[in-house]
Order: sequence, then structure tokens, then C-alpha cells
Amino acid sequence: MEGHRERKKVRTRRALLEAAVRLFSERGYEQTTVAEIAAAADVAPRTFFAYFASKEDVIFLHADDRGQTMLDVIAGRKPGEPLSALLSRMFEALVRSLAEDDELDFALSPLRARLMFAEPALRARGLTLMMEAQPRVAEALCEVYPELDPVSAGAAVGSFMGALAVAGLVAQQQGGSNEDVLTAGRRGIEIAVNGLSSLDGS
Amino acid sequence: MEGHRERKKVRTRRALLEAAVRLFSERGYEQTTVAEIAAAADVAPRTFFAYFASKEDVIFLHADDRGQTMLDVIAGRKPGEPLSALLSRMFEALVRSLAEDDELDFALSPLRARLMFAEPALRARGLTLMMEAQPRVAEALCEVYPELDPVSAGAAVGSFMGALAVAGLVAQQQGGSNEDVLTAGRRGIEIAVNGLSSLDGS
DNA sequence: TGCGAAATTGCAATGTACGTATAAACGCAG
DNA sequence: CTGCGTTTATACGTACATTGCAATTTCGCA
Repeated sequence: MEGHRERKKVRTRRALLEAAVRLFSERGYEQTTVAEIAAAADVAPRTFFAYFASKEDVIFLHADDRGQTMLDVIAGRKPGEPLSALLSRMFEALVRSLAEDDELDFALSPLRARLMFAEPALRARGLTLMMEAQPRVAEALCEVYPELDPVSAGAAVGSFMGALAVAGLVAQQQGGSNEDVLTAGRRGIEIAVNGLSSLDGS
Repeated sequence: MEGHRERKKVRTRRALLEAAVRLFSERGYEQTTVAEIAAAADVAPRTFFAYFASKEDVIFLHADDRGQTMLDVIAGRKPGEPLSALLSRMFEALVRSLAEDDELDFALSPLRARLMFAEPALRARGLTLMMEAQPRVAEALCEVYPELDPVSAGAAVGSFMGALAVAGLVAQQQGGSNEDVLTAGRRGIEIAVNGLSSLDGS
């Protein structure tokens, strides 16, 4: 990890990352071109693609990590731990991994999180990634809960993630802060765990 | 609605639609260019965008209808009908509306459905559209269930749709028939209604 | 210092999407 | 049936993301 070369690479990566998030926040995602990001980071436009596979990748670079976080929590099921408890633990682990996140970043994680919810193109990408991850998560669940059939596991994961996501989305669209979104996510999980019938006592 | 003009427009639209679905099926979505679709329909490339806002729109033209179906079911809440019952009714209405679908199309609905599942780009788009519709559905729920707060409504919709979608997706990925997918969807709803804690009794 | 590997860059090409202006087709009144 | 206004189709041009390829620069190290 030593060497001028490595340090320079890291610096360039950070410069691109910072420039991108700043520009996205200032003028919006669609209104920012890769050329502008490169210019702000003082590299050639072509170089951007040496660091990020696409414009979206600047934001979703760590998406895999969060999937891995979920798989890790599942693999670490405590003896006899019920499904609902495990999933709640999974949510907290996700929040924690989101809060840390930064390896290359610094104070721009909150900005990034806001962008993910606020920009339609990025939101779409995030939801898609989430969806694609769910069958894998369901499969992992099946392994630690042998009595669970695949379809039920999928339903459980989908119900959990869907409640979480849409509750958060609604909170965000109502102008809530990041904290509000988080609280909404917890509320969503609570409802998913207790079941929609728990809302019937209208 | 009479006139040479209108008929020609409809014919061109169908020609583009048919050409697009056929080419997508033959060579794949990404491997087909708008220029090729236009050529196959014997119009200028630019004309394609006079009929469809984007390449994806060829496939997702009726996406709005299904959202409307959901809103209609909600608006028609029977007196005192509990949330969980309404949502179950919504699912059946969705299945029905999916089976009908065609207005401008003809026998290409099955092809279109297959493409939506098979092509990653289109699958992503479909999931995204579903997600984007959910806040509106949640809002509609709030109107007929005044005691429901927006976040809880969002959680309910998300839990419902998520369970449905992922259960179906898992069934589909396991090579299930359309019938199997449908059954899985029903199972997903059941789990969402009863809550994830109902799976705890492992 | 100088060689080889790695990083950076420039250039061209492809493809989606959109704006604009021009030409063609149409419907209708006179 | 002829000319006019409207709608449609088309050609041309632009912006931008993305990729391949080749030239070039920079770096690490002998």
C-alpha cells in the first residue's frame, strides 16, 4: 500500500468522488456531466472511467458491501434466534454500515445518502440493486433456517425490505431529515414483523 | 377518431411496437438499436421518439394502468373492510388486469411479459416503476383509512408489494410456471398479512 | 540513468435522447 | 378541385455516456 503511485491513485479517486458528490448536490445528477466532474478533479474525462465503471458507480460503489453485511448477519445467527429478531438485527447492522461506510469518503456520506433518495435516477438504481440482492439474501436465510422454504424466505425478505424502503421513501418525500427517514424505516420493520393485520383494528 | 390520419398513426404505432418486440426477442434488448426498430417499421429513426418517449417505453407503455387498477380498488373500499382484506382484493385485481392488458397490442403480450423478466435492463425498469408507484398507492390508502399515518401506509404497501414481488421472483428463478409464480405471490401476501413473526415458530 | 509496467490521455465511434427547421400529407372550406 | 392551416414525418445537428484503441506520460526499480 506504500508508494507514491498508490497514494496518488487514492488522491485522484477521492478528488473524483468529492467533485462528483459536490456537483451532484449543487446542480443535480442529470445536470452534471462526467466531463465536469473530471474537470473539477483536474483529470481527463477518459480517466473518470478508469476509476468508476459508470456515472452511477460513484454513488453505488459500496452497494456490494451492504449486501455482504446482510449475509454476514444471517450467517451469524445466534442459536435459536427467531427470524424476526435476526432481521431487526440486520437492519441495525445496515444502518451502522451506512454510517461508517467511508473508506475513501469523509463527511460526504450524508450527502450521498440524501442523493440516493432525492435523485430519481439514483433512487431507481438503488431500488434495483436492492431488489437484485434479495433472492441471495433469501437463499442465505434458507441455509440458517432449514425449516424455511425458499418462497417463504423470499416473501420474508421482500416484506422486510419493502416495508423499510417505502416507509423511508414516504418519510423522505414528506421532507423528513435523514433521522426521520431512519425512524420511518424502523416503523416499517415493526409493521412487517407484526403483519399488516396488526393495522386492521382501525 | 375517424380519418386516414388517425388510422395511419395507429398503424405506425403498431408497426413500431411489433418490430421492437420481435427484434428484442430475436437479438435481445441491448443488441437492438432504435435505428433498427425504425428501419423495420419503415420510418425514420427520429419518428420513433414521436411515438415512444424512450426505448424502454415500448415495453412499459401500460405501466400506468396497473397503478390505476390499484388506486381503483382502494377507492372502492367496502364499508368497514379491513386493510388486509382490501390488499388481498387488490392483488386479485392486479392479476386480472395483467391477464387482459391488450388494447393496441395483439398476441405479443406474452412476449412482452417474457422480455420483462428475461432482460435485466427491463426487469430493473419494471421493478423501479413498481416502487415509484407505491408512495401514490400509500397516499390513496391514507385517504380511505383516515386513521392510518402516511409512514405506516407506506410500510404496509411496501411490505405487501415486496413480499409479493420477491416471493414471485424466487419462484420464477426456481423455474416455476406462471401458475407457480402466482401461487408464490399469494403465499407472500399471506406472510405479509400475518407478519414475519408468524414464521418464528420454527 | 534507463527500462518496463502502470496510469493517463486523446481520439474516434456508437447509441440514446432531444431540439429545430423543413418538407410532406392531410382535412376542410370555398 | 384548389389553396390554406394543421398535423406528421423527416433530416440535420447537438449533448452526453460509454467503450476500444493507441499514444504518451509517469513511476518504480534495477
